[in-house]
Amino acid sequence: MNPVRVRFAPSPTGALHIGGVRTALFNWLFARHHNGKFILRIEDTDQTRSTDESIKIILDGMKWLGLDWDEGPFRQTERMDIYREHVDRLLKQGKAYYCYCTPEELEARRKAAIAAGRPPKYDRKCRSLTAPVVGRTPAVRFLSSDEGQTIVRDLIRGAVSFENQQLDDLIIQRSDGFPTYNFAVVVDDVTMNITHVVRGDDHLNNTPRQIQLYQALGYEPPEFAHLPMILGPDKTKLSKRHGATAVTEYIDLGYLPEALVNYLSRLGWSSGDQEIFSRQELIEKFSLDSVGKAPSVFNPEKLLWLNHHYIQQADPGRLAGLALALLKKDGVVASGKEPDREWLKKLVKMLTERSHTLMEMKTAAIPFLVDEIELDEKARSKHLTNDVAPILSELANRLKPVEPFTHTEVEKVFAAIVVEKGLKLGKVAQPVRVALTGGTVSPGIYDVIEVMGKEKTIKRIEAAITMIK
RNA sequence: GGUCCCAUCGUCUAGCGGCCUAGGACGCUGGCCUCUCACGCCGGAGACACGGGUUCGAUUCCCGUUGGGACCA
Repeated sequence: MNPVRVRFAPSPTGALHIGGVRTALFNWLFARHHNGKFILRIEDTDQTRSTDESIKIILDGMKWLGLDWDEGPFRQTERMDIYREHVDRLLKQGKAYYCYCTPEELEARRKAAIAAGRPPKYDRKCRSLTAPVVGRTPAVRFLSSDEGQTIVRDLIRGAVSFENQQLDDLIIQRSDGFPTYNFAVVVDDVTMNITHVVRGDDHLNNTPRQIQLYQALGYEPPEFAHLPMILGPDKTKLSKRHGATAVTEYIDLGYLPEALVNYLSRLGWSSGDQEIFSRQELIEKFSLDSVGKAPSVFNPEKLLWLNHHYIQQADPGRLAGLALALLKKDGVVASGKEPDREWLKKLVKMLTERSHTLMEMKTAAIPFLVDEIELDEKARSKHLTNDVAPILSELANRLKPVEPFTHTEVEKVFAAIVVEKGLKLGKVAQPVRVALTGGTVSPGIYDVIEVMGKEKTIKRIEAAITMIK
């Protein structure tokens, strides 16, 4: 058995999107599971749309997700000689021919064919040409067979057969000298010794023509596995119009890479009832056998749930670093004026439970970092009423001498006041919460007070009292 | 339009002929916990697209219908 070699071959024409990541992930898992090689290849033959910026985005995204590659990134534009060589070989062997038809001519004939009720495939006009057409640069077409069938043996789909009659003489090299997608893929996969082509379902229809190319070139085709598509809520192929689909967006929204990896791995694949997988478990358990055939709808809510889960699991030091970066980006924390790291970790730990994303965490952290807070108007009018002013004064006074200023000690003060005044705890806690955080939602009030510290706590309670009067 | 693929709760899925009065997860929802919001815990609603076969027995196998998707243009 040859060692497994798989590849991920994105086109650098924009963002690295969710569908691409899932394909990359499955290839990566397959390679790691089999102790094989994962190769990265940039399909940049479409010069008009490919950009270096996009390559960078793809590489950064892969790194962020921890999908490390063993070889590459290779770029198709650096492999032009290899494609030409293969084109020449087919030409010499009479398995390909020059085609001088212009796009306009082709289009006109296709329309005519449709109008006449014939299938709009290439009419093979240039097949019988014996001499070049002067003044035109030819494309090269593959001479395909009209007879029999081509069977794609797919590891996920089983045997899928196509009538060769349906396939027309596809262009393998455009008149500008660039290879076409189907041809470059075949040449690349063969010359890179790819053993398993694991890619999106959208390429299944391309596979029979590629198999014919392998055969014409005298190569053994690799194994194929076509993954079901990821769809949007409207059941069409997931795309930008369905919302956040680029990896960079998820980074910015405050998702953890392990959450995205876990979520995507469960889209079209499963292992019994298990939902949470560590990276190591994924590698151990991944198999193409348990990849489903049906396309799956992308569900942002489940991803959010997983992200919440992984935020709970994450090391507070790491979260503190990530949160700090977001805080700086927002200008809440100035460079050079970073809060104490241990204190920040304490703050982050406290916020972790109710944070589904790092963005949520960042927002919840703001009141603890700024000097002045703005009170939510509704919260203020509901909880900072005249009758609570004396309670707050009493509380502030009793808090002043508390030492150490901890959850436990603060709780004692609250308990005493509640008992003495015959109040419900909520009558004290809610106004304090508003005074300290500006809103009605926060972690437990004693934790909030401890993390906020004595000085800020007293100051904000007193400010609230002034506001009432 | 042609070719190909697909079909279990709203969504992701388990199920590979009897263990299924169909299991888990997200979401939704009732309750508990409670200083708010969450978390957590307990409970609930919720699916085998339809019609034929095959079989003692079909969610599971076959055929068709319907529906959806992808690709080619």
